[in-house]
Amino acid sequence: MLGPVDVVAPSLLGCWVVTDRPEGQVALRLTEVEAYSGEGQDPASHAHRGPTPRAEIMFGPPGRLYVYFSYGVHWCANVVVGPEGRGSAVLLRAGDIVLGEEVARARRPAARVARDLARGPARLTQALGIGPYDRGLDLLAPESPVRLHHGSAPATVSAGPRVGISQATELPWRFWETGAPSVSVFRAGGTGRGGKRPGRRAGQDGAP
DNA sequence: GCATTGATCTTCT
DNA sequence: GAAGATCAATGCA
Repeated sequence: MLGPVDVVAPSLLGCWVVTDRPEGQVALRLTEVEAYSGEGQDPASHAHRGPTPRAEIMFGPPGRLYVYFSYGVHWCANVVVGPEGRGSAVLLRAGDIVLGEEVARARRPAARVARDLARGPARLTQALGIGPYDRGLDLLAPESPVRLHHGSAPATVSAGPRVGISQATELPWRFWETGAPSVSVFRAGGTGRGGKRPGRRAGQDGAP
């Protein structure tokens, strides 16, 4: 859990994220993550500007859960890594549901096949039932309702550019299990919609 | 299949 | 005021 974030991040692949809720237990095996450094060389990180009220969890002790609200609609989950004060974290991007699929399906009615249950950071968070009430939870504590467990490391790990950002896109800080179906939709930078989406900030001004 | 668009919070300019 | 670590519904081929 300690060390450079781009070294710790791929070591989380294959780990299990387990959530215990009244409606049931859900376990997920991580297949895709992204590293975000707080050390200043990473302008795409929320920690780049320092400990704002939103990102202050990132500067806390390692093993904590950083949850943030994205695009006014979605919640995304990160694991804080590195020592206190550094501000490095790993974004949980995708995984495979291994326990409690029925509970996850109930939370994600839009998912038509199992692969879609946790394909993408906001979907993963929703399938696990993680929300703002979980901010700052200790993922390493046995009594925590959201926990991180060691699992089987993937046979092969791939690395490539991060998705959905416009700065520091050259850093190969996205890591995924090679061949995992739950990450296939995220094509390595450039070929997909990631790189070429001009002026997508529409709406709003179209009032008659 | 693929491209477009709405939703609407946090932070910076 | 504008952009962002996004998703899902819609329209068209």
